[in-house]
Amino acid sequence: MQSIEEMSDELKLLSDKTRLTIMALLRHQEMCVCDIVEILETTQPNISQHLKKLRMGGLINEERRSQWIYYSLNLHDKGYLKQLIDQLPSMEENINSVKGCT
Amino acid sequence: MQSIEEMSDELKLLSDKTRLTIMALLRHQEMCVCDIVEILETTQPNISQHLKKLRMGGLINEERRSQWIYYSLNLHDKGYLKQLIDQLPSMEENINSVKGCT
DNA sequence: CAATTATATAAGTAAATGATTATATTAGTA
DNA sequence: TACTAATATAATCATTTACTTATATAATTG
Repeated sequence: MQSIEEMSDELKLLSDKTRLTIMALLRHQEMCVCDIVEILETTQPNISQHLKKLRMGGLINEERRSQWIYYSLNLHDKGYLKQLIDQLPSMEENINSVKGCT
Repeated sequence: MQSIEEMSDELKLLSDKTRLTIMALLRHQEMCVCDIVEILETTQPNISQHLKKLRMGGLINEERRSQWIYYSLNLHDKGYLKQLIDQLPSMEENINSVKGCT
């Protein structure tokens, strides 16, 4: 059982629209930074900083593959967060309307 | 299905430790402002303002009974939020260690 | 090795947020 | 009607937050 403080810290990570959208995107597939930047139509440093927070909070994993860094969800052992993320709306349309960054 | 923006707004309400604790308290029973003030050991205006946000966000109900105003959870038709609140730690000990405000 | 691409980090700024203190409102009571 | 108790609202302040612009790092390619 987690403490209220731990839970509110995790919820704070999800309470930002950009970060919550990133989580919704990663629900479909892993993505590199430039993918997310393109889909969310914002700047690269903005996304990088949000990804850092999500990673520090243990909500996502990062994995470098040559010049790209791929991010993916990390919600094992996170019961209530997984339930929550599972109920985010589909981002399929947003993902498909974009060509990919390379 | 709710939009990501609606969901992040609701999560923002829960991402503050004080407000999340209030929700955890109300999970056990309805309470008036002075109860919550006493349990959380903070000031009355602080709690009043947090309660206002939760009420504006539709997460709690208020009901006046003579000079007291009682607050209670309002999570019907809020699937994922209900699941979340249900998993908050018990506040029984905190509630019992306090005498009541009148 | 120079140029390019992908990403991270740092610094600055404006806006949002939570808490406090002071004051107003509302209901009960002497 | 005056006084008190419960609550709300307003004003202020310090902190945090998200975003931007500029710069640094790392890998790839010519």
